[in-house]
Amino acid sequence: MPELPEVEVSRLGLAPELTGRFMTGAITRTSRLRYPLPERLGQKLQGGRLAAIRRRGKYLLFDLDHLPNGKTASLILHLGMSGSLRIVSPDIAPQPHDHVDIVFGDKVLRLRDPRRFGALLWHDDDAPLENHPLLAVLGIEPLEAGFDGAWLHKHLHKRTGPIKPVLMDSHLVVGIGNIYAAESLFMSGISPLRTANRISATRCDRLAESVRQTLSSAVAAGGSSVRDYVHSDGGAGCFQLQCAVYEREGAPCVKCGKPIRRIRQAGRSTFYCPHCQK
DNA sequence: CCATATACCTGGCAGC
DNA sequence: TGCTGCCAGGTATATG
Repeated sequence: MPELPEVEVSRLGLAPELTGRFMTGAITRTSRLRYPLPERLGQKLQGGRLAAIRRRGKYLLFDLDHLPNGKTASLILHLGMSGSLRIVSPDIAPQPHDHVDIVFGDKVLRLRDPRRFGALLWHDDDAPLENHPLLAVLGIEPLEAGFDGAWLHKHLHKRTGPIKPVLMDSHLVVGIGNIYAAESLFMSGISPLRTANRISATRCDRLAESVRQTLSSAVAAGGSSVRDYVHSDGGAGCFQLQCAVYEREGAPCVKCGKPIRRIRQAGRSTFYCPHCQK
């Protein structure tokens, strides 16, 4: 999926277009993605206003007010592996895998998700949104204060497996997927195979800093468009062009020139330089 | 508790 | 030209 940078780039693209606008309806073209879609979505949100778009990990949170029932609510959206959001004009015909439209008069927010691993959930504000079962279990935000080497060192203490899958564990740190885990480890010179609790405090400093740098420069580059991901205007991100290791098996390492290796960890491909990463 | 495997779903591609 | 098998940005759930 879209990892943290792609979700954040989506948010940054959508917010100025849609914040404060009123919703005139919704269309769902499938009954479920990862979970069933909200029932009667159009009725629920018709006449309501999109008050804000926030991000938590890889989730987008659409805060809604002025709803027909007089209450506020939120939509929880996850792009899964292949989801993307675009703003289109209502006269643009939906393509295959365009599952949901949220209509704002003359603008439509359209969710496309070929693999249907994404999610769209309605959350009534009877309970706090942070307590939603999918959100309550999420770990620290890597771009916010508090995520640093000391935090990492402390929390890697009990993890006896290799660092790469640990870095991708959203219950520990949110937002780091397969691309940015590989890139962050390369930048910090740490092998993806290294046992998590055997990374020194000093190297945890470097790792935390690399994670922050990798994610922020990816946001600045508009995210990565490897396969499905596109911006809200349909354009592509270009961070993949500056990837040092991801999908570069056999190509020369940008630091030492030796070939990048690809291995399998926890069922996913890992790319790294055995010479530069120890 | 921790680590790994599996399932969800579709499409693109290499190899035969 | 098909067919098959594998691979893909995620994560909840089941199983050791």
